[in-house]
Amino acid sequence: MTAPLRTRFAPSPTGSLHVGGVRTALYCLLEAHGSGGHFLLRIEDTDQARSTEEAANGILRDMRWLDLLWDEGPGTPDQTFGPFFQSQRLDRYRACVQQLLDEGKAYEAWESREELDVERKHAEAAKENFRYRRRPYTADQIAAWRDEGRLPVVRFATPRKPVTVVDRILGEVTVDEDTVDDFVILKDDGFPTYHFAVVVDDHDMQIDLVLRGQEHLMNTHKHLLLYEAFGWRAPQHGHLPLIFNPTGQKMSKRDKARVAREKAREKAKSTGADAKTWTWLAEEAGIDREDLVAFMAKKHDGVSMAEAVARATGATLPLIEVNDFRRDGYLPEAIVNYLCLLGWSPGDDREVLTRDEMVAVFSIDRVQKTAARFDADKLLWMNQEYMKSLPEDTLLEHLGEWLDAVHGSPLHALDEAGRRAMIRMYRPRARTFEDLHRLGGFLFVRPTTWAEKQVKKHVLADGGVERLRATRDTLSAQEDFGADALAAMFQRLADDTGLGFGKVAQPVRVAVSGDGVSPEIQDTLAFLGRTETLARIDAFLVSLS
RNA sequence: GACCCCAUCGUCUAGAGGCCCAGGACACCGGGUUUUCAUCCCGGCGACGCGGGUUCGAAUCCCGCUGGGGUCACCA
Repeated sequence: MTAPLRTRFAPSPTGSLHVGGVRTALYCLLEAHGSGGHFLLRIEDTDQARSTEEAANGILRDMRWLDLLWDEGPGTPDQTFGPFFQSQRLDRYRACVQQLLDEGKAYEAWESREELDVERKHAEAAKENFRYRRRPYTADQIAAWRDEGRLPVVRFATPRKPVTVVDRILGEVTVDEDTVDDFVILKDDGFPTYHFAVVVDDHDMQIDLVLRGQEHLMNTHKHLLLYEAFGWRAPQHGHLPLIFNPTGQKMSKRDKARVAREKAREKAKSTGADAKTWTWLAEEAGIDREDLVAFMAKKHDGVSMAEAVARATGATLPLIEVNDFRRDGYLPEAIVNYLCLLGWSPGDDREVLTRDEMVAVFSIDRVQKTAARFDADKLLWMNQEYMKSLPEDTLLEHLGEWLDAVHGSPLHALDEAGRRAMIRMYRPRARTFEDLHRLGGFLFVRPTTWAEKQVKKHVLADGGVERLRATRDTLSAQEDFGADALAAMFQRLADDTGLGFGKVAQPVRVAVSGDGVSPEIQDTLAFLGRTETLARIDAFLVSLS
């Protein structure tokens, strides 16, 4: 066994937690706990414009829902290395910036964002790479900028030399001396950039291993140079393979926008509706037309816009954020298990793993280098596995969480006994909680029509009507309407008539369900109760005459 | 475009030179059990991107090609 490792998950609260983040957090937790170390959670809210408290709270809530609990971070008893919000650590960053400034390892730069944008455009037009390097300013220039109220940023005086990242997953990745430019470490609002804060915090919080997505690979060279400038020992790094969407790009919230737009175009084409002003869609979706036009022109990828468009067009948006999964009736255990296997495997044929097993067997050394596509079908299967195997109490709890996240389910009206009955009936046939009301909806609405094919096959053929009448009478005389008693009753009828169980049960099933599909007949009738059961059978018999 | 990463069934993966004319899982197809549906059981389809090396022997090592992806912000 190795020494206890301290790892950390450091999301930025600019949006909600998504699958990539969940897997990163999981691997961090597993790696730390597997070594007997701590898993920390730090909120990287250095982007004042985009960070929100709600997003931060949402991330904490999602992490807890997934049972990805941190040993140190917001709300933990151990606050030794806190605070864990970067916005509360500004003094420390500024002191560190000052140190680099004093040592000549950083300097003030005065170009505005706009000026730099123009330079980048020019560089691009000239097919050149844009790398910011230190520029000479005259005292007059600086004075002029000061007078116009301009604020400088602080840039790192990047040493010109090749840098090698020794990655636990990818091996050595070297970049030449021209690759890393003089990046900004302190913004003009006095906040550090990500690159700076992450290095200071990982050092201060004594992080041993930094795991993050492969999209960060090129950032790590910057960070290594900073560690060196401070004379700090750098943590180990591991860059996790990306999670791809079904079309093979990095999965992101933009995928929702993409799918929504495609569906809108498709609908416009098939109905011959206008695909320029989008007036019809704006009306149908109840959204601002100009904003919609901007969205359709890919001017922005707003998630709420994508969702509105999806509602109006009937598009099915991909599952990306934790909340999507919760809303669609997935179990946190299944999500975690599925994600655990996306980019890693235990090396044997196991697929369903408990958390303890994951902690025991997980190792960064077995993490894949290759990006993995997110396979919603396999997740569905995994979820079904947990539907079947989780303790009833756990499912009851998750069912409650799901009901808190959705509207308009008939299950809301159910008391605990009713919910437990639903779980028992549907856990072998439901893949998600949504299936509970999709498959079990008939339990809450008395049928008014009956599927012709089923009626013909099971009722009108060979004396089914008579059998149903007889069963109805037996049912009405049945004292005990519990599932066990009902099962015995049906068995008796089947034995007495010499017919199979199905011959007796199926006409009843058609009568009470309308389409001939239900959980086991005794459970179904027990759930409906005597009164409702008889009323449904009677209504059906009336419909036949 | 520059820099960087990657490459086994449709998808997730096992495979660290001979155990592999490649194993498992999801999906798909077929069959069986059953009280409908689902579960469950059995079977089938299906991959080492291409070209060079190295080696007695390569999915495994090396090189090239091709393909895919990521990054190029005062966002993280």
